[in-house]
Amino acid sequence: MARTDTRQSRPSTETVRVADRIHSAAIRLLRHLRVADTTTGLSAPRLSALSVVVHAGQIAIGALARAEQVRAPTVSRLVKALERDGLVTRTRSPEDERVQLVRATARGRRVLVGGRRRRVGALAAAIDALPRAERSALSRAATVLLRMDL
Amino acid sequence: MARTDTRQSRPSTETVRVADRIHSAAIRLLRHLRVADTTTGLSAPRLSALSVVVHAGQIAIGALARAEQVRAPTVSRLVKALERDGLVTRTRSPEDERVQLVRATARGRRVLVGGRRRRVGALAAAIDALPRAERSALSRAATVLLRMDL
DNA sequence: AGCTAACATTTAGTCTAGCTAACTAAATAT
DNA sequence: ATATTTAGTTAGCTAGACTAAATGTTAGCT
Repeated sequence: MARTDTRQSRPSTETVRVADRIHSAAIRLLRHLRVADTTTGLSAPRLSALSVVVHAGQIAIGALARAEQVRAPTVSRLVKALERDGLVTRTRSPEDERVQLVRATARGRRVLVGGRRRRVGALAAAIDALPRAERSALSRAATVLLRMDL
Repeated sequence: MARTDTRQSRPSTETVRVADRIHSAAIRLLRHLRVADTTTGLSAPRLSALSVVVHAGQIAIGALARAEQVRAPTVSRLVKALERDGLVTRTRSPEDERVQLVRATARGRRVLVGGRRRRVGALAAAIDALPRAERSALSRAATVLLRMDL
């Protein structure tokens, strides 16, 4: 290692080390939780789309395509599948008759939050076994991570 | 909310809240980093398989299938594709001539660690902009998360 | 030798997801 | 009124991932 790196243009080796450990921790965490919950039966693209819809309340096909970084026909098909499964409904916008507003059904919301609840539950059980100091370390880190712009 | 929940069989609402925020943070983090690095050109299953191979050093097709929770033919194809791209090689096991041992090539390792390096680099840049106290909060959290059994 | 189990591949078929191009319908501009 | 733009769908294509079933090979018994 070549002396101390204090250039502001490049992260210090210590920062890189922290980044690496956070990265590993996030990967490990989500992998374990995913294994713990395969019960939604939805593919990743569908789950992601549903998540955006639920979060947005209601959203047009085009906006959803932009959010998911895919083309409109792809979303059109995704939404059709979600609709077939009774997870979303669509209605024409009253202001602009061209746009289709997609909304989650109660069942769609249940599927999403149910899966989330199971994953979070597994994680919470593990966190619950930690000493108080470590729990609050996690809490502080979550605050920092959620505020980061990236 | 019905009074304080102090049963040790179920995490406290506070713990669940921390779990929820860590979960969200991890999802958000990896999503952003994945978008920031699409340069490997590998699909998720291939990347995952390559990762297991690199981590294991060498591994049989069947064991890889079990690790990835798919059937043998699926892995057989995945490995064939990775082999075509020069990322892995396979050799028959000397002890058991039925098994194909898959090993990563130098290029395979480079692809994997290169992608990781880019993602970690993007994260490190963001962390570098944080005040010292927040950086060490992340460091402590990483330590805790990596030690957790889950 | 002969039988059975295990490892991997091939075959044949399904499903998902992504794309472009061409279309319909509605809104907006000229 | 005519033309253009915008939103979405449909059709047709490619690529990838998955499966079950059949097959070839090798190992290990008895």
